[in-house]
Amino acid sequence: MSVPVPNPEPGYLRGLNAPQREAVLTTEGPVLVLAGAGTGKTSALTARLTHLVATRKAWPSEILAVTFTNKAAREMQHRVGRMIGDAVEGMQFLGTFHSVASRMLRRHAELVGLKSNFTILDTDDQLRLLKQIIAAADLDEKRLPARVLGGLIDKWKNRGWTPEKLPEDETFAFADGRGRDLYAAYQARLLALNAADFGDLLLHMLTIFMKHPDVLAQYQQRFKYVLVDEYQDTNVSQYLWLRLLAQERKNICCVGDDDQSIYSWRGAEVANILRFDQDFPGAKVIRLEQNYRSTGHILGAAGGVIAKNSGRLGKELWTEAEGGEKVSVLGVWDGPEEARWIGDEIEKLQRQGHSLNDVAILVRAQFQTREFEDRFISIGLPYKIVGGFRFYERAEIRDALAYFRVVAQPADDLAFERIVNTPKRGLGDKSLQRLHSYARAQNIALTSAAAALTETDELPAAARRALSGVVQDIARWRGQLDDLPHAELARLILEESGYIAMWQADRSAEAAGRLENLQELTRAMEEYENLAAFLDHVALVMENEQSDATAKVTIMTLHAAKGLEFDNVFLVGWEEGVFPSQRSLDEGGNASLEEERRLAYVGITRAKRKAYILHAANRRIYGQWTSSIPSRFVGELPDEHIDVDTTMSGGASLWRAALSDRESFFDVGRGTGRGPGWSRAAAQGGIPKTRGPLLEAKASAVSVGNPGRKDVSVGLRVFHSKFGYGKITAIDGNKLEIDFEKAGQKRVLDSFIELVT
DNA sequence: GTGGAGTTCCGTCGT
DNA sequence: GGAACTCCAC
Repeated sequence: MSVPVPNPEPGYLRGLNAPQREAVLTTEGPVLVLAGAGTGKTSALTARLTHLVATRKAWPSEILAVTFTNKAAREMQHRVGRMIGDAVEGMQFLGTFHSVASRMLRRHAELVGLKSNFTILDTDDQLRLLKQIIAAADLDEKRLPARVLGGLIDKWKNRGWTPEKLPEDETFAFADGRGRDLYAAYQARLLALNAADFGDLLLHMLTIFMKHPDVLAQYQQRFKYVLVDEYQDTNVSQYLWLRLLAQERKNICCVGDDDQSIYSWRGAEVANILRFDQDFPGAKVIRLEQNYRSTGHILGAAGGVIAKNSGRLGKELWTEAEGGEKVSVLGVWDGPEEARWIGDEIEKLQRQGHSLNDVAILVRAQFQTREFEDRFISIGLPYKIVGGFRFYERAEIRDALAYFRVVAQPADDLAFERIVNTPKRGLGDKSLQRLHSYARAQNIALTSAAAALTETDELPAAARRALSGVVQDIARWRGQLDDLPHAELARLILEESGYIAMWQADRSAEAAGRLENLQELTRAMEEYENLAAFLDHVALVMENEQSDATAKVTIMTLHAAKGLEFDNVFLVGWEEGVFPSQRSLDEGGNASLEEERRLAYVGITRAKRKAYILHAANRRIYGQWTSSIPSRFVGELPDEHIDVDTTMSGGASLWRAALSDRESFFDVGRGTGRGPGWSRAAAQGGIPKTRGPLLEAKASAVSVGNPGRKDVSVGLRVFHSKFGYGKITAIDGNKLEIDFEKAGQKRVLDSFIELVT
């Protein structure tokens, strides 16, 4: 059915709808693209980049394109690469805010007193440094914790405030007005260490742009086009940075969705997107509203919830897709039942041919994941938990990196401190204190101080010998920097330092995994040009890409789910106090409630085919059984898009009773978050205090018809990837009763354990 | 200096 | 309920 076109349009426009095309073709002047969830934002963005290059409006190197996450940057790079081929390599300024800013800062580092090989510190380093600063200022670290100061400094940097620019009242936010001094002291220490934290990457560039107009002009000239993804997540300093860079040519295109702004607690300013047309007069606003992801019922449910928010720029998602299932809303008795029901439902989906990869469980807070983890382990349902521990935050990785940093960057005191007594060498606080005061007195780096100190007899003989060993090791490794390939040197360091041996000697559950991680680390290093390049990568690209062929259910927070999509999505814990989070409401009142509501909107719109929303009547929070009432967001779901049900006897009517109960409860006065709703409903309608027999029967379904493996017997020692080492105490079909050394008694499926010989 | 016992506090998380 | 941190005895 192809109609001949006189001027065949370029491939990158194919398949785009009218507003998407407009977003691609409106290259000149400021443009704000309001892209609702699932409206083909990334397609439009990549087409726009392709268009700019393909029509020779700019060379790849003349485009600034920033995202927040490495993942988004990588995807954009990948998709543009498919369109324009190798030319994408020329897009040196396509990346995250931080990677682009750090690339710039390395060029101009000396303008703010850094050297171009500065170290990028992460939160952990930052915290340890702050602890030292607080101690040095003779303040009580108990009453004035480093993390509080760290949080403040982050906030200040996010707002573009250097110590000099810090408003007077802000300095009183910490230690009776010493906030500014401590902030300044911290900045001075960073310079002395030739280090920058994440906030500095942008803030230093802002300082440079303002103090050195020639540098700014150079970049303004260079960047013919500026493109920003997830604009609703930008903070003030990112906003200022962008505005300075785009001021000259004004060809700035910001893409975002005010309804998906869920990071205000991290410094994001929705105001940035709301006042875009004031910042850039004459800005063209383009709305992407046609959704290609979800069914009408899912969009209807999400739209009904978000409509309750005020101050929106306004968008209405629609879809051409017809039919689909309504959103299931289900009330259950308690947390364990929620997990049990979902496990059963997922197995049902699996039997219908859905891959586990197409299933996600979205929680409000990390603690909610445990219930599912426990359940899925016991029924043998493969799952992965996204978030939580990241690869580069693991202790063993950080230790290893500290070793490498000490070798590569002589002034890196923080790294030195981390490894000087890891593995244990008998160098305790006292020796370290001597070392510190010596370094401070001489005004030299710790490694140099350590070398000098071992020449004196200030330290006890044992400590002196230990320290001297470390110093010699480091000196030797530094000497090998240019002779050995860096990955090989890394392995040598881990071996000679005794670090590998330390974990080999460790019999805990994690030790084997840690050793694997270390291997993975040194293997990954091979892909980088040199040690410095690798360390830079690690500092900026904190991520854990585990590619595993087995299909798994994804369990993650609503925040982590933004930008992703799944066929089947379970939204769990929709109870007052959990979601919306009580803590959030207490802190931020109505603004926070609206942010929680946006989170609900983000959650529902992740689903392509089917969304489930669950709420439990009882939940154990911090070891305390709490009865809870359904989230107000449940009541905001439009009736015509949902199916309501409950697993408790009495059916949906009982659930409705509880919901209307909720309303009266809130009229009386809200705030405790643990209302009498369900217990009152129980009193009225008689919710069974025990779980229904139906569900109990299902729980043991796994062992039916499965004889279990033959190689296990009572008394055998086994290893489990989560619980560690243990001994089998009983066998029940394919289920084993195991007494774990650390985790205690557990019932697990035999396929999850390995025999230890 | 290290390990065991007592205590505290618990959110969402990218770079 | 439990990780993570602190304090004290060896």
